[in-house]
Amino acid sequence: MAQKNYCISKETSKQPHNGSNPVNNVCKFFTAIPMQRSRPLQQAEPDLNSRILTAAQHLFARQGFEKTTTRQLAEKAGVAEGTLFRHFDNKKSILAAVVTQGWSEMLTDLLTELSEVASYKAVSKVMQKRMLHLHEHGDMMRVCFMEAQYHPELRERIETDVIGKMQSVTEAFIQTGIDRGVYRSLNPELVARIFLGMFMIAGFSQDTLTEARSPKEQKDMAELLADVFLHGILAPAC
Amino acid sequence: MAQKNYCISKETSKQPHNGSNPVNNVCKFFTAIPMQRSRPLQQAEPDLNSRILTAAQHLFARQGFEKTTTRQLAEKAGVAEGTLFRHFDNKKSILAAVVTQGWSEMLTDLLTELSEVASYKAVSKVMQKRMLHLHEHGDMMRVCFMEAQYHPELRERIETDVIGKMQSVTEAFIQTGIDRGVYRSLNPELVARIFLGMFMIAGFSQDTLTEARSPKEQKDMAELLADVFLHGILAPAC
Amino acid sequence: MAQKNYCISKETSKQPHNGSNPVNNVCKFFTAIPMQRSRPLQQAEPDLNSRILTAAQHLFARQGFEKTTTRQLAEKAGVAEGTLFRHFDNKKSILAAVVTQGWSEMLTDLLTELSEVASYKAVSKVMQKRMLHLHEHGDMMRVCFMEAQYHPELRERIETDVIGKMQSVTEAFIQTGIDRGVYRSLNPELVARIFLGMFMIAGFSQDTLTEARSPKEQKDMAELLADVFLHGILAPAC
Amino acid sequence: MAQKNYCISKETSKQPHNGSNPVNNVCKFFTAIPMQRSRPLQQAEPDLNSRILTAAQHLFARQGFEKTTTRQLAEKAGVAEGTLFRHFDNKKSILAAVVTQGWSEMLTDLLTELSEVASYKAVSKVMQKRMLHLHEHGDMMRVCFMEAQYHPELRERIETDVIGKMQSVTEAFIQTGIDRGVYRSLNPELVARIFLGMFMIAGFSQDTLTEARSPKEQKDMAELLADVFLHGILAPAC
DNA sequence: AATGAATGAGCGTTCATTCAT
DNA sequence: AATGAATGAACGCTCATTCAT
Repeated sequence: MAQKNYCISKETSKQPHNGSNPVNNVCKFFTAIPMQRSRPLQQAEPDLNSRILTAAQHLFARQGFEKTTTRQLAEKAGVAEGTLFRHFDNKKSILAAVVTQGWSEMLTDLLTELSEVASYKAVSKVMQKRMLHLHEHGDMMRVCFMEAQYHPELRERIETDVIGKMQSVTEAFIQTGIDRGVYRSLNPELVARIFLGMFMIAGFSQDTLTEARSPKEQKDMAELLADVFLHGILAPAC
Repeated sequence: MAQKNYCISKETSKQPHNGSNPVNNVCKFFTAIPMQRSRPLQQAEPDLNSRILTAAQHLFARQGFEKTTTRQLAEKAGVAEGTLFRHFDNKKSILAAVVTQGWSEMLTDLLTELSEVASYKAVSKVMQKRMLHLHEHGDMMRVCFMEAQYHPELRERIETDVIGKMQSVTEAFIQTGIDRGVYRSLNPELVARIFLGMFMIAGFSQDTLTEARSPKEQKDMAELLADVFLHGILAPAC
Repeated sequence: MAQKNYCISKETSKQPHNGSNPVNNVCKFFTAIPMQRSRPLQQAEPDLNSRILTAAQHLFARQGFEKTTTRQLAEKAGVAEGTLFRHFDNKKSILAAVVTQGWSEMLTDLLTELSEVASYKAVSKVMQKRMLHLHEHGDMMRVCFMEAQYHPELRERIETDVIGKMQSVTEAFIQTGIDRGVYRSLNPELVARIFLGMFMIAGFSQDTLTEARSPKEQKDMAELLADVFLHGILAPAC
Repeated sequence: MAQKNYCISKETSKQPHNGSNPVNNVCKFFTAIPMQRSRPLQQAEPDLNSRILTAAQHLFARQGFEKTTTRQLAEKAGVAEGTLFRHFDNKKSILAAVVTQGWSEMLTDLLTELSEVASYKAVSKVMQKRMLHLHEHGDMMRVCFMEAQYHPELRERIETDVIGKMQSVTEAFIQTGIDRGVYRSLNPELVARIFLGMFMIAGFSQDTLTEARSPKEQKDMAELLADVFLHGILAPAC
């Protein structure tokens, strides 16, 4: 799937001119995934639709999918219970919609920044910045991580459409960093996985297994995480 | 809670003699957490008790707490449904018991290895080894991570009794590494958090958001993770 | 309601000249039964109205009243769901309309034939012919028989307006047959009921409790039914 | 209300001695049809089981299957709603159980009497007697006729297990009557159908499309029906 | 006049929990 | 101590009906 022989090669110019940044090749990477009802009323009331999804994201993130009743969902969204089922075929496809929608923005942001990064050493800056924005998508991410466990179709979709995309883009980026001699000669697939995993740590550290952290602490954590990662993969200077 | 001013100091001897290893001070750190029913019949049938918990761990990990019915639980444990409620006050306290039990071994193992580590540079070996053993506790950990989200009392307990313990032990370890000049002068609290977070990456990479990895891949990942972490925190050699 | 003293009297002429056929007296027997909404828009769109009724007859006959949703009804009729309620007060009054409409033709046909019957021995021909036309009204009849069970107002209306009419006309016819000595001296009320009941047998035999019969079989059944009935009531020839 | 015994005709001989009565060959004709849940608790509480079925028979007959809610069912049966689903897989299988159970007795009675009938001319006595007992099974029959319309699996079962049985036994009986020259030479299959259909007339006349008849009227109707049928099929005496 | 999105009461069904055995 | 039948609150979902457009 990904190139496997990764090895030494010096980075000559610190400035990866856009044309050579491998991330660009992978952009325009995913398309809308329709998962709502097939009846023609799909986009009829975008307002209600997104009110429902927002409510769902919030509740699912806090109580889990199973514990959230359609009654609660309707109330939080400010609609009648029956209305939910006019917009989505069933409760589960609300989950699916929550999960599918929202990644797009996150994904685009990350890839954009990666493609515009000034120097391979600046990868830590990207990481840092993205981490600090993580909580904007906190609910959605929590829903994804949690519920993907129990809903294989969902997991598959996330893996294919989101993780897979991120993984391959990051991998290409890392590979180039290695080729240029900036990064140590490590397995880029796994490094990419670690890169992405770092966001998990950040995410969980922020608000999952811990009381909500202060912004300062979040910033420190993000910085350190990015720094440790960068030092961890950087080729020895001397 | 933890010492804050961490700074430069050279490690003189590569051999941390046991007496000075800070981890030892924290050992014998946690005690059994009773969360079962108060009625006197508590420990009546230890056999049944653990059969139930094993079944629960398995089912909760695969289907989630909410989706697991007491009927399934009873069937898998080979007891009558009513029997569950002789041994536990209610379904939730089965979850609580699953979550509290099992950490002890994991925790002890980690701390033992940390306390016996030959050199601060060998921290990656500990990490690696622990990661490869992670899947032995996979079910329990999955249950913890997942369900802690939705059950604040549970989360608090895990944080206090498990994460907190690990955190402070690891922190002390890191601090000493820093003091000895082996590690870069970083915030030990956060570094400890990253250390622990690395296990999360490993755990999730192994079997959560991804198809089950081959042992070889798991080993590679564990190695790389440990390596990147070590490089990430090691003081520059030159 | 119906004449009660039925007894022996010889039929002198085999030709009941129209004027003396008792059926004629009862003709012009029933009037439109209004059961739709009182709002002035009642007859506004006769086209839609009958499209709805046709759809309803079809669906009610196949799925029953309760199982047929207004959505299906609207779709089959090619109108919007809301439109149904402009034309009828509620779902039940669609049933009422289906049930009341359509009898008229059936009734008229039967009575016409009965009034024109050449000889009392020819009743069986009438019966036969009517039976073969039964399936034209199959849907409506099925709806009536089935739903009348559960809707007393409906049943009452059908009894009064339809069965009652048929019953009394037939009864008069039978009475005359008896008076003329063509038929055995039986209770004409009950004979009339049997006469009508024979249609039920035919109807049910055709398509209810049995796979759809071939035309040939239907014809045979109709013939036999008519024949057995005629033999059953005919005065002994010798 | 109506005059009773109008008409005469003597049976001269034709005594079918039991051994030659063809009905006997078909007896022991049907077996229990299990349609309740497969879980082992099947016969656990026969009391509740039949209380539920009795309640269901009553309610389904009066309101129809769809209109009867499980709430009502439970209340009438004097059990909790959940209990229904401990005894039956779902609402529909309660219907199935109602339909399957109860025919057996009816069927046995009819066939027993048919097999013991003293003379082929006495067939009308059997018919009469059975008709008068019809209302004992009124609810069950009504449920069957009504709901069979809308539930093909049910219909098929009734056709095969009940109607089919009755039909073939009756047919054999009729055939023999014809062979002996007692009955006119008619299609025995269709005659059998008429024979059975007569019960339908009786059933519907008794309480379906008509207000409940008085016992006297019922008796008259049964007598007449049987008489008309007998005369209808009897070979001419002279 | 016709529409169809919105409604919410009420459906069939599940399942954690109780308790008589 | 163990059982499992009974319970009933609460679930996800349907659908006849309303009403703003």
